[in-house]
Amino acid sequence: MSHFGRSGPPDIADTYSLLVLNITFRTTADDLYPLFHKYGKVVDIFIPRDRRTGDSRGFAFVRYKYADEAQKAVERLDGIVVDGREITVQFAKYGPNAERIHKGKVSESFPKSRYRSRSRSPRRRHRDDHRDRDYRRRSRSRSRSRSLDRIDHDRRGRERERERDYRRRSRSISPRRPSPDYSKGRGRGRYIDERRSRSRSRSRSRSHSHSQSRGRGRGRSVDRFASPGRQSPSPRSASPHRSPSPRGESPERNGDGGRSPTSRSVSPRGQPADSRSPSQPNSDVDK
DNA sequence: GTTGAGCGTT
Repeated sequence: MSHFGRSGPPDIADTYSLLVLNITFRTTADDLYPLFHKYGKVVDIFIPRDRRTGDSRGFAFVRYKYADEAQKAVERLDGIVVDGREITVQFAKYGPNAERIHKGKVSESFPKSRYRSRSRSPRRRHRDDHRDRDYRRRSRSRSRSRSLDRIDHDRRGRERERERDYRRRSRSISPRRPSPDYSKGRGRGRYIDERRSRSRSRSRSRSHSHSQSRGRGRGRSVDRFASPGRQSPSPRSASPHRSPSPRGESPERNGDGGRSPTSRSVSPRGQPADSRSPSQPNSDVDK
């Protein structure tokens, strides 16, 4: 699967897992490996997939052998653009080595560098607000379960599973509850369209430079995108051509669909246009 | 062909 030829976790003796968020749905472990391998020994890379569709969920877990290397990878790879998407690299909260990180000294030097690398892009901070809020909530939950008893552990697992399932379901079936800020569904649709246009534009632009072949050259092209000065993608150039609204077509066409030559003939005084000819003679009208 | 907040596999 996503591993290096083995099924299940390899050797989780002294490994440190990193959570890589915001990767594209097409990014595979092979694409992430050369990136993370440059900063240390990567033991394993795992990309969770959806049970039903089998598609990537948009994040990955990279296991490092040593903590310092993992920490360095967080500092260097967090915030870079991979395949046109800005990834987020951080230490995994859950996992077999989560306790090690918590007890070890890694937790001391880790958050400092994370905040330093993060206060750069304002757009990322907006998303971090949600993440940070969630992190606090989850951290409290875990701390509580640790303080109470082991019995609570089971309940916590169920709760987390339910939450995760809800998230996955809401993402697949219904696009979450629309915020009251968005006007009906129109504003949201326009936003999605704009984002998609931008993404397509960038993808097409790269396609012209690199021909149409993609997949293998991604690992090397990432270095080009990893320039420190290129934090902001390109919010200025949205596609000038706005996609026409799918409902722009006349919704009353259905009523017109019933209009057939027969129908018009049957109703003599139905429409003014039609009635204008037979009913009102032109000779009477001056103009 | 699509999606985009988040924490994991037999």
